[in-house]
Formats: sequence, C-alpha cells, structure tokens
Amino acid sequence: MAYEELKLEHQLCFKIYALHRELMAAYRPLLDELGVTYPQYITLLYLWEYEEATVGQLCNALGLDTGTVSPLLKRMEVNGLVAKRRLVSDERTVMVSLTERGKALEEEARSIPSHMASCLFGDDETGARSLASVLDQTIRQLVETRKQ
Amino acid sequence: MAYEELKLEHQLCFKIYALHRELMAAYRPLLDELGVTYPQYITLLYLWEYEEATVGQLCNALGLDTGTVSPLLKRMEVNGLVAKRRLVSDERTVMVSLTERGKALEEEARSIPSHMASCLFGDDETGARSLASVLDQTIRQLVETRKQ
DNA sequence: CTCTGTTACATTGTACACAACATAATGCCC
DNA sequence: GGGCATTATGTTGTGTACAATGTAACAGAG
Repeated sequence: MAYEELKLEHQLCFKIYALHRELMAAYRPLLDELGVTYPQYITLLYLWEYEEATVGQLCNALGLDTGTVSPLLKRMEVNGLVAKRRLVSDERTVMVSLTERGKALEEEARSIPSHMASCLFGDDETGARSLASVLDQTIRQLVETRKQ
Repeated sequence: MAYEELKLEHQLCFKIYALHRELMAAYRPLLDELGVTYPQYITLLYLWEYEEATVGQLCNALGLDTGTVSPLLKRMEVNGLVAKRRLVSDERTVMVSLTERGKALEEEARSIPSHMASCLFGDDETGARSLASVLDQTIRQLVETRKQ
C-alpha cells in the first residue's frame, strides 16, 4: 500500500548502497591475504603513489574525516605498515610514510585490480568505462549540490 | 613511482566507495528531520511496502546480516518506530511491524525521493536511468561471481 | 520419545564513519 | 610579546557492517 515512489526497488540510493557492500565483500578475501581492510588498502594505494602524506592530505584524498583516518593509521602503525613523525617545521603536522613491510605489499597487490575488474564486468570491457563515467558524473553532481 | 594499475584515480572501486559516502552525506540532513539513519530509512521503506516482516526477510531484502539488523531493530524499537513479537507458530521467528509513529513517517518521507533525484542528476532525466541500469548490471555480475 | 542436525535470531569483537568536542601549535594583530 | 583566531590532529559517542559464536526452538530419523 506504499506510495510508488517509496518502494525499495525504485531507489537508486539502495542500488548504490548494495553495490558498495557487494564490492567490499568481493575485495575482502583478496585483502585478507594482505592483512588489510578496504580503507587501509586505499590508504596504501595513495602512499604507494606519493611515498608519504600528511594526515590532512590523506583525509582530503580519500574523502574521509580525521575521526576515521586517525585511528585507522594507528592500527596500520601497530601492524607495521606505516610510520608517523611530526614535522620539525610544524609540530602540529603528522607525516605518514610506508615501512619496508608497507612497501613490500605493493608487489602482492599488483594482481588485485585486474582480478576485481573481472569480478565487476566479466569480459565486458566497455562496461567498466561506462560505469566509471556515470559514477564520475554523479559524484560531481552530488558534490556540486552539497556546496550550495 | 607506483604501478599504473594501482593508482587511486584509476580505481573504480574507489569511485563507488566515494559515491556511497557522498550519497549518505546527501541523505543525512533529510533523514535527520525524520530522526532516522539511512539503514533505518530503507528498513522503513520495506515495512511501508509490506506492512510487516520477519527479521530474516529484512536481512534478505536489505542484504544485511543479522549482526547488523538485530541491533538496528532494537534501536528502532527504542525510538518507537517498530514493534516486535514472536510468532506463536514458531517461537524462533520474530515479526517486525510498524507502530503508528512508524507509519506516520511515511507522509513526511514522500518528498525525499524526488529531492534526492535532483541532488543526483540535476535536470538530467536520462542520467538516472543509465546509472540504474549500469548499477543493476554490475551488481548482477558481482553476485554471479561471488556464488562460484 | 530422544537424539541430532538445522533454523532464526541475538551477542561479541573488530573496524569503519562521522559529528562534536578537545588540544596543542601556529600566525597575526596590535 | 601577549592575546586570539586558525589550523592539524586526536578523542568520544553513536551507529553501522560483518565474522564468529551462542542459544533456544524446531524437525526429522530411529
């Protein structure tokens, strides 16, 4: 007896929410082998690319706030993946860098993107690009709207 | 110096992850007015449509496990949105139904879908449908892969 | 009727995610 | 150089998520 527009099956948000969780579930077995979670994995992706970053840069790049990133980095430090040091030039700023163990994981991670691509698209090459462009477009629109 | 395939910007997963969080952020102010979170909102969507459901049916429909749904329902019960009762025919089964207050929220929620649609797509009507179909396709592929 | 496996749900433990607040270092205005 | 807003990060509290485990109720085999 619900209003048509409120039916669960019509909600785009729910598809995005569901896809997000399916995706995390698909990554989990791969990331378990590296001993990291998904948010830790994307933190590593950033650090593999830029060598080191401040906490603030990581928050910005990943779109997460300090309440998420700060304890996440603490766990990664405990697990020996990253090291933290305060800048001499500004004692407020914490610079995060990879340990040898953190760097070494990059080799083990190399196979993940292509493996995940096949999980997401099977053999459909064009599907990936069309999903990417639609997602970019939608995120842009959302961010746009939020800023007003 | 990272491998090209491991750069953050190339990761489709990250776009989905980011979109998911942007979307939750966009919903938050609307749902705050109803006094519910997003997972509670989709639980209400289901109950508005089907009147009542067992815990298991909700887990299935929402794709969440009992460890998530069980405490979520407990909070909704405390907030006076749902009621729970055990079936006489099977004392293991818990039936969840809406309270008057839970039913009343449906009216207040009616404006949410169209409001969110404009946040997601601006004026672009076709964007919604193309995103929906790409998401459906991708979820199907992921679920397919997971089952093997 | 009893034993045993299964089912439905709840609980525990770990890890996000974010709002709100706390803290310490910096920069700047005078 | 003292006061003060700002900045960078950390902490607290609430609410997901999910794996693993617990528990009571049910369902059949013998």
